[in-house]
Amino acid sequence: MATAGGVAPYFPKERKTISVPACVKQERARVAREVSEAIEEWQAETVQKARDLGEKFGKKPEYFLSLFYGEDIKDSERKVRALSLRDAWLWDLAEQHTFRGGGRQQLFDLQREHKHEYEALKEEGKETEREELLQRYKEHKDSEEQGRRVTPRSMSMVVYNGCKQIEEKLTTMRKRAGIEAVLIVVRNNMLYDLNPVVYFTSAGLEAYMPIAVGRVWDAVSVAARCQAFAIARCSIDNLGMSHKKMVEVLKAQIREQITRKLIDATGNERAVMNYTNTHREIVMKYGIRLEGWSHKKWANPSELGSQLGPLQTLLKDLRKDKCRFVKCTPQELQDLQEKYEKDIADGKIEVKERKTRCDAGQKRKQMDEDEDEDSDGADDGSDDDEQPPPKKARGAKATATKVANKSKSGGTTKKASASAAKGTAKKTKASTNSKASNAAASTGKQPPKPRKRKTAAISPADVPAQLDE
DNA sequence: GGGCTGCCGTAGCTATGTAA
DNA sequence: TTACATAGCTACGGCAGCCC
Repeated sequence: MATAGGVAPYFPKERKTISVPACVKQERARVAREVSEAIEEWQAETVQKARDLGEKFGKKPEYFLSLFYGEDIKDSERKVRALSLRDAWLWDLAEQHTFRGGGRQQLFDLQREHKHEYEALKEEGKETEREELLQRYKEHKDSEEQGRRVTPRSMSMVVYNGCKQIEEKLTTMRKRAGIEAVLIVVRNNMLYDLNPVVYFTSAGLEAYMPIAVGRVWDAVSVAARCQAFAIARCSIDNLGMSHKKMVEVLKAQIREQITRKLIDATGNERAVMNYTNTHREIVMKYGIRLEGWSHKKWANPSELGSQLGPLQTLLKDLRKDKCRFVKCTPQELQDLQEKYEKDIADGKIEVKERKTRCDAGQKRKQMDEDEDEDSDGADDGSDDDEQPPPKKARGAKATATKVANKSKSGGTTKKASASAAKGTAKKTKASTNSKASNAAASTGKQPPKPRKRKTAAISPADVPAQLDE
């Protein structure tokens, strides 16, 4: 039987019965009995300690037991308030005078004005009246959706207390089971005011998020966006965003869906969709094909135009699994390959081969030499060529340098070099470089430096130790 | 004014080729 | 074999122009 995740459950082999000597059994039973007694003793001491603390601080022992175990027993201990005649009478009184407005002082005044009515209600011979009132009050209580009055304040308190309890639970789980968690709580209505709640079980986890996400991660900003989305009933149609923004969101979601499906289909977490050479990089490489693509154009989502309809349809199909990756049979793969080759021969498909590096076969300058050029400016002097290239930092040292560069806010030096290279159009880069190479060949000077990368890819292993905890 | 399209530039990531 | 440098690909945002 396959599970939802597609992984068959693992059934352990049946264990063989082992005969245990009577003396061993007795010894085990004795140890178990002693452990049990020790636990009971420990428990009794803990309970006694809770009682002592309760007396000392004027609180119930359960309060300290709750703190000690890190568990909230308040909910289970909480008693449901019994129906009282006085509550019922007050409710009825308030109901009769709602036209006069609410407020605690108002109800307090009403009680004083009508106190004699309550005293009369308690008299003998009014049993039926009391029962009717209690019955009506009970029906009212039962009909309440939440059992309590729902006010902006009560909703805020529910969220506040709930988050507090969840945080405590997560802390307990972290201590006992070794988990880390991220909690984001946002409201999905405008009935009350609540700033999004963001909670990380570990400061290291929070510090790691910008690196993991690979972009500027601001937890507050992310939570604020989640809240806006939740208030819009979790539908981008209701966000009131511009057409351009909606297109971006749709494309991002399509891209995310395809990537996830590709990973699921290939079992390769590093699999990346290739829209340019799909046949070679996806179909033949993984033996899968994408079926159910509803958009009229097969292309990278970013090139799918900006008509909302087709994008929404495609996203819906992806979510409903109408559009998905399917495994190809060997025969299918062969047919697809033949069709692919035929399409190429007919000129229907243009194969985009990766260009060979323009500097293939040439000796390349090292990065450190470039850095020297930045400092002294005499980068192209022939004298430099005579000096041996400096040893390069490798391994941890080099990685540390990379991380340090990345962590530099703004990275002024790198930024300056990047901005200096601005204006070099991508499409003209190769020709510019080749022209420069030719010029360099004729003048004996080195070609101009290409734009440097400002940051390097960082794996979790590259994260500095202080970020880990 | 908003929807739609296309072009361009930038940044991040991966693949590729070379040096150590 | 590993580390590093760089080309190429992809995503994404800005901008301009056209059309309704």
